[in-house]
This record gives sequence, C-alpha cells and structure tokens, in this order.
Amino acid sequence: MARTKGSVGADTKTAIYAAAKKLIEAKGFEAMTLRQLAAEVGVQPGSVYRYVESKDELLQALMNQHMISLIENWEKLEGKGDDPVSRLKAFVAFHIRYHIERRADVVIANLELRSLGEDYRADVVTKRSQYEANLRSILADGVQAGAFPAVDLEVAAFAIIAMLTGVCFWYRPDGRLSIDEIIEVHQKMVLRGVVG
Amino acid sequence: MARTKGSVGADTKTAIYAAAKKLIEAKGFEAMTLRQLAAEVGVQPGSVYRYVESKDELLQALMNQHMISLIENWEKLEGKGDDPVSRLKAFVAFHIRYHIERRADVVIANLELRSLGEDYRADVVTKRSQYEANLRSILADGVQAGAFPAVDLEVAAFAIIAMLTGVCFWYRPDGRLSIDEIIEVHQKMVLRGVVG
DNA sequence: TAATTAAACGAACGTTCGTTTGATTAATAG
DNA sequence: CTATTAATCAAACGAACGTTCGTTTAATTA
Repeated sequence: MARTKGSVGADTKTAIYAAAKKLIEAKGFEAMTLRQLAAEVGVQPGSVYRYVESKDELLQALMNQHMISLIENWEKLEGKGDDPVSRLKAFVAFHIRYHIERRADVVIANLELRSLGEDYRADVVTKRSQYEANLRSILADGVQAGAFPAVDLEVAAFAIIAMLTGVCFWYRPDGRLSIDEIIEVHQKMVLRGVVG
Repeated sequence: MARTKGSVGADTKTAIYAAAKKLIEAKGFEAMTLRQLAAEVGVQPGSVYRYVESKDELLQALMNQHMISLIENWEKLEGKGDDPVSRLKAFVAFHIRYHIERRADVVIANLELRSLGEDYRADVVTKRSQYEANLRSILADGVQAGAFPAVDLEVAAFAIIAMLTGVCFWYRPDGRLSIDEIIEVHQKMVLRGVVG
C-alpha cells in the first residue's frame, strides 16, 4: 500500500499537531518518540516528515503558535477604556479560562522551554514577557490612578501570573468548583492582595 | 587503568547525585544521558551503575529525598504555638527561602513528575499534598480563630503555593531585590489576599 | 607481605532513536 | 484518458541510548 484512500494532507498535518500536543503534555517532549506520534496519528514514522521538518521544529511551532494565539486573544478582548480594577478582573478571568481550555498548550509552553533550541527559546521568552507586560501595564495604571497602592509591580505581576497559571495544573472538570467560581475566588484574592 | 588513585565510593556517589541534579535541572531528565552524567562526574558510563540501580531509580531517589527534606525542614521550624498570622508569615518566608536555595531540587520535583514511574509518582504526590496540608492547616486555624475571613481554603492554598514556588523560576541573585525583600512583598500580598 | 575487597575501566550488548530514501498508490488537472 | 502531483508505505540508515560484564588497579585487612 502507499497513499491511503481519502487522505488529505491538511487533515494529516492537523492530526499530527493535535497528537503531538496530547503526547507531549502526557509524557514530555523528549519522552515522546516519533514512532509513538506516528502510531497515534495512524501513519508510518517516515510519513510525519512530509509535514514536519524535524522533531525540534515541531516543538518550536507548537510553542510559537501558542504564544501568538495567547497574545492575540487577549488583545482582542481587552477593553482599553475601562478602569484598572475592571481590566485587572478581566485579565484574571481571561487568563484562567484560556489556560484551562488549552491545558496541553500551556503545559508544553511552561514545561518544555528547556527542550527548545537556544534561539527559539529566546523568542518564546520574549513573547511571554510581552504577554506579561499587559498585566504590568494594568497594575501600573492602577497605581498611577490611585486605585492601587504602591506594590512592587514586577514581583506582583510574576506572583499573579504564577497563581493563575497554576490553576490549570490542579483544575478538574468534575471538581468542587466551576470555572466561574474559581475565577471569582482568584479575582478576590488578586484585588485584595494588590489593591489592599 | 582501572581504579583511580584516591577514589572513595561515598564521594563518587555524592558527585553523581550532585551532577544529576545539575544536569536534570538544565536539560530535563529524559534529555540527560548517562554518558553526560558520567562525563560530568569524570567517570565511565558503566561505573555509574555501582551507585545507581537504574536511571529511573536515580530520579525517584532525588525526588524522594527532596520531598522528605522539605517536610522535615518545615516541621523543624514551625512554631505550633504562634498565632495564625505569624505562622502564615513564617510559612511564606520558609517556602521562598528554601525553594530559592534548592532551586535544582525544586525544578526537578515540579517538572519531572511525568518522567516518574506510576507508583513512585503517587508517592511523591502524596508527600507534596502532605506538605501543602501544613499551609491549609494554618489557613483553617486562621479562619476558625477569626483572624482570616472565609476564603476557599483549597483554592487559596494552591494559589499561595504556586506564587511562592514561582519565585525560584524568576529569581536572580544579582536581581533588584534581595531574598528578604522578596519575602516581605509576598508576605504582604498573601496576608492582604487571604486575610482581607 | 599476602589476600581480599572497593572502585573504576573499557568494550561491548541489543534496542531504539530521529531521519532518509525510493517505490507505490490515490487524487487531480489537462 | 493520460500525465502530474499529493500522500503514504516499507525499509533501511547510522548514531546514540541504557545497561552489562570481565578485567584491572588501588586501598584495606589479616
């Protein structure tokens, strides 16, 4: 056999990326073999290389896509005119919801930075900092407007991001709290902790 | 050549564990090869097996040691008689300081859980939950004593742990703030966020 | 000093890895 | 209907992997 009936290149590529996300999330990038990836897609190992330059390039593509998508989705949602408190609450809600819905992407982006080549890593780190700058900007505006007391913006931003991202490592769909309830708790904690 | 002059088994074992921590922190467990580990120690690959049962057992030993040490060190320090606010501040200080000082251990324990065998993983997860229970207990006592308002203890504990652990991922010794200053900022945020 | 143990070497084992290649079949275009 | 392109297979590549083992030398004990 060679080309299989009904095969479409674009579909196979999509399937490869989806399977890669699933496997890397579960076992880690280095632990995932191209043979496992191919088997998950239902294809021979060599066939993956029609859609992927190398294993490293695959990881880089996944991470880059995630970071770009994260930044774009926040920019789409952000209401520039609102007051700092509303914007902060919106950021908390967005970050938690987005990270829960794309758990695989987030786990990969946060756990596999070390597996990325030097140059690609720098690129992802830059994009991450770019996203975090949105939060720092909200905090700075709040302080300037007198809505927030003087906090260390850099530390506060790191702390907030860490606790929000952390949610997707313990959240379970059948857990005690709904996503909305979890968001509400975090909004309260963030506002109290930063706003004082 | 065979046995090298001045070689001592205990020293070699120590060197192997230290090198393993360093390499796993930098590149990840799967990415570290036994040949790299041996080279770092200055020994032949096969010689590592005099001190280590297998690569998997090495990871398990590292993680287990870390979790036990973490729990023991907190228990040593905890003042049971103090009020909830003092205990919470003490926990924040301990956690940040301990995690910064043992960055490699922490990175391994947090990033390499997936590389651990099923049974070993369960063991580490249990120990982690056991450590986190200390924080939950402090929060619960605070609520009961009326010192803290009603917060969701489970979520609050996760959030606090996440933001505290996160410090050792961005902390730099030559950074703007000292460890003490970072601790102070976090104590303030935690107390505000939880105590209200 | 002779016998024993501790520590490491060096070479090899079978396996699996990421990757390449050429043949083969399905879909598409002229 | 034929020629071309898209998509996949089957097989293989060399390299590197974790691990084992018999040997050799240093240290220790008797």
